[in-house]
Amino acid sequence: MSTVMKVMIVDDHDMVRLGLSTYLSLESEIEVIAEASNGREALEVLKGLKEANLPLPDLILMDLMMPEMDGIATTQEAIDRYPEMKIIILTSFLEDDKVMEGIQAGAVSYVLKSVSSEELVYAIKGAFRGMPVMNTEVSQALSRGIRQKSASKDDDGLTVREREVLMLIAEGKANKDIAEELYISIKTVKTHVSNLLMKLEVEDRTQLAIYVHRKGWVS
Amino acid sequence: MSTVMKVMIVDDHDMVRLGLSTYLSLESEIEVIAEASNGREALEVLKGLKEANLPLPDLILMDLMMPEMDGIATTQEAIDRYPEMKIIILTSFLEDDKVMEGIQAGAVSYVLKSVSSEELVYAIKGAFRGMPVMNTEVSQALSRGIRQKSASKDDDGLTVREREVLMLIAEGKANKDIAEELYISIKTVKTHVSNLLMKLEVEDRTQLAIYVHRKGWVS
DNA sequence: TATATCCTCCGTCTAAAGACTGAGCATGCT
DNA sequence: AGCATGCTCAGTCTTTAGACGGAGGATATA
Repeated sequence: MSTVMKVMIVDDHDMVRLGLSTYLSLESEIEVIAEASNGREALEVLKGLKEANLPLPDLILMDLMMPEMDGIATTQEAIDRYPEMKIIILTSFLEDDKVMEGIQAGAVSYVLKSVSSEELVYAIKGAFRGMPVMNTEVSQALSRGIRQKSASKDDDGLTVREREVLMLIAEGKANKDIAEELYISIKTVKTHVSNLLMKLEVEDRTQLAIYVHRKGWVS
Repeated sequence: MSTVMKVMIVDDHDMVRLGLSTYLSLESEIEVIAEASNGREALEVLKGLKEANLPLPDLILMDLMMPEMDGIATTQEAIDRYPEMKIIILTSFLEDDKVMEGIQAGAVSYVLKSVSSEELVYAIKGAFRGMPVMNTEVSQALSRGIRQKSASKDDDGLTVREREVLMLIAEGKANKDIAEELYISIKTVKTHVSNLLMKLEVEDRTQLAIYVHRKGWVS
C-alpha cells in the first residue's frame, strides 16, 4: 500500500499533539494533516477542509476527555457527517462504559495512551486496513461492557449544542460566561437552557448540574 | 543565565515523553538528559547517573499517576536523596488533595498537562530560577486545600444550619422548598445561602451543588 | 420542492437569586 | 455581667434565570 494515510489529531494537550505528530511524521506512510484541541474545534476544522476542497483525513486520533466537547460526542458527529472516516479513540483511562459508548459512536479502535509509539502506529495501520486493533485490556473491558449493559441506551435526545451548554452549566458557568465561551448571545444560551430543562425534565440549572454529576460525566 | 538546564522526564506515556523531549530540545537553554516511565525506574536512573559520575538533572518533570510508583512518592524520595533537585509535577487532573501532597512532598510547581508548550517552558525556567509558576487553577486549589487542612478536622467553618441548607441545595431544592422543609422564611434561607457562597468562595447555588458533589458528600 | 431539525436571536415578562444593611433573641463562654 | 456566635427575619435593590412566543437562515432529507 503506497498511499499515504492522512491523519488528524484531536487532543487538548499541546504536548500530546506535539508528541504524536512528531512521532507519526517519522513514518513515511503517515501524514498528519490537521490538529484540533477539542471536539468542537475538530468539527470546525473538518468543515473548513471540506469547504476549501482540501483533502479530509482518513483517520482521526481522538482523545476522550476534552473541554468544550468530548471524544464520544465528537466521534458521533464526525462519523455522522463523514462516514468514510475512521476514528481511533485514544485515552488515558479505561472505563468500560466509555469503551462501549466510543464503539457505539462509531470508533473503530480504542487505544490506551500507555501503549508504546510502535503499537500506536500498528493500530493506525490496522485501522486503515480495516483491521481494528485494540489493547488487550480494552477488548476485555469491551466484552465486560457488552455483557453487563448491552441494553444501555442513554440517548437523551440532546443536540450537540445543548450538550455543550449542559456541560458548561455542570462546570458552574453562568449564562453570560457560556455565551462568551460559545460566541453566542445570552438569549440563545437561555433557549438552550430552556430546552435542556424540558428534555431532561428538571426545574433549574442547578438540577442540570446535579444530573450531569450523577451521571458521572464530570468529576 | 547561560548555563543549560538539565531536565529529566518521568511519565508512563511514551507519547508524552516524546512530545516533551521533542519540544524542549527546541529550547537552547534546556537539555533533556534522562527519561523514565515510572517512579521506581526514575530513582534507578538517578542512582545510575550518580554512580557513573554523570551529571544529575537540575529539574524533573514528574507525572502524577504512574504504575509501580507514583509521582508523589517518587518526589518525596528524590527530594530526600537529592535535595538540590527541583521537581515540577505534571498532571492531567486537578485534585486539591494531590496538589497539597505534591507540594508537601517537595515539588516546586504543579502544572496541568493542559497548559500550552510555551507555558510549560515558562514554568521550567521559572522553577530553575527559584520562581515557581503554577496554573491559576492549581494555585486556587492549593489555597482551598490549605484552608481546609488548617481549619478542619471535619469542619470547614460551616454551621449546622448552613450545612443543612447546603445539602438541600445539592439536592436541587429552591429557596422556597428549603424554607418549607426547615420551617424558616425564605429570607433566612437567603441569608444562609449568601453565607455559604462567601465561606466556600463560589458564585452561585449551582456551584455550591457542584462543590458538594465533587466532595462526594452525595451521590 | 417541500419538510423537518437545528442554531441563532429578538422582545417581554415574572419569578427567583443574591447583595447589603440592620436587628432581635437565645445560647454558651469568660 | 459582658461578649461572641448562631439563627432568625426584615426591607431594599440589582442581577440573573427562565417562560413564552415569534422568526430567520442553514442543512439535510424525502
